[in-house]
Amino acid sequence: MDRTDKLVAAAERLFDRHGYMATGMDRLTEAAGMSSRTLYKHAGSKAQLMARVLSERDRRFMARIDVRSVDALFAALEDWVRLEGARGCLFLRTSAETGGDTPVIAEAVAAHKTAFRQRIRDVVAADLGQDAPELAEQVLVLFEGATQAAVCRGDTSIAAARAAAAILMDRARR
Amino acid sequence: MDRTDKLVAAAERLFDRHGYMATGMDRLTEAAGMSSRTLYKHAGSKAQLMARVLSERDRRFMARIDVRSVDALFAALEDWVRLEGARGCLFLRTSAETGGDTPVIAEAVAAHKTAFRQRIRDVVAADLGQDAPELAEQVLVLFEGATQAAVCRGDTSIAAARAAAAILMDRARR
DNA sequence: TGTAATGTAAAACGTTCGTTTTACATATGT
DNA sequence: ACATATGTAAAACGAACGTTTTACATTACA
Repeated sequence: MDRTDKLVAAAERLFDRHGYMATGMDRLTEAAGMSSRTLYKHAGSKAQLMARVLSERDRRFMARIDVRSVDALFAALEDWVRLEGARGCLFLRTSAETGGDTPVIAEAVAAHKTAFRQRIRDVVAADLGQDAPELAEQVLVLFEGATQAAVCRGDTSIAAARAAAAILMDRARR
Repeated sequence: MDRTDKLVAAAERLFDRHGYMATGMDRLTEAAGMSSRTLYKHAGSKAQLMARVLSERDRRFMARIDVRSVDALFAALEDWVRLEGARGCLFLRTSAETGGDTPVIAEAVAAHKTAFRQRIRDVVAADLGQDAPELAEQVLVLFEGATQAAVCRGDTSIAAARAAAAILMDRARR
């Protein structure tokens, strides 16, 4: 594991758990096990570090939802929450924390959300046998809602979203 | 309009738009048009001010979703977003920003989410003619999802959630 | 008329922020 | 063995943080 990888992994954990603004650079250097000089040589700045965290998280998340059915989409979300916990969408949380005023972060968030929406649309199309933009939008809302509601309600909300999505897909199939 | 009301209204605007951590007390005093001495006399601390903002927002929000049908629920959300904009759920955002480590804030968030869930359940029960906890959970996920997705997708996601909820309600009625 | 309450403006509190710098150690390749 | 790269530890940077205090103005009621 590369030094940069270790840094980004430690940063993701702290940013996700305590928030972007609330996490100081001293806690990051300590968690990453490196001096602030090395940290800045690798990361450039706090905002750039967060942008790296987000693009790495995007990679990992998109790999997990690389599936062929809507049901598998929600199964993947259940796995994700079991492994990484439910603290809401880190992309939107970070965007909100920075008010969209940090370009490098805003870009990472926009890129993820675009890719994510396209992925949902592709999965719905593959599952249904044809493109269905409006149904895909409903599935996206269910996915985002399950992610958000799981913060308070845990698996319950994901199971509910999964069941609702199954009903909508079933109805579209007939 | 009372001095405290003016302060809380200004604070809600800034906290919502720029985030809790990113909003300094100097910007709050300026926006509220009062000295920091007066601000602290009325609010106590930054965290207590945020707790007041949240309980005031809870009051206003719960009044808006005081409706008798699921469809009216999403119509109310459309109105809310039109009036107040779509920046996601301020309660969960603030909870995430503080990592749940600020008791007075964590309590305000928990109180709101409990009341909100109960309200959704009541509306579903009134609309359907009987209590339906699982259906209510689905409607809650759709509502949270619409709120969250509207940050990127605007009215589109609310309309999608509304249509999906109508299908689920229709199916439950038969 | 005087006093208590309530306000403002502004400086100061000590701390922490993100970032840079200084001084020094440890490997690696020629 | 010697230069180059890459690391650490720790001090220092100025700015901003949340909060308190000092000194003074204004209202309103006895």
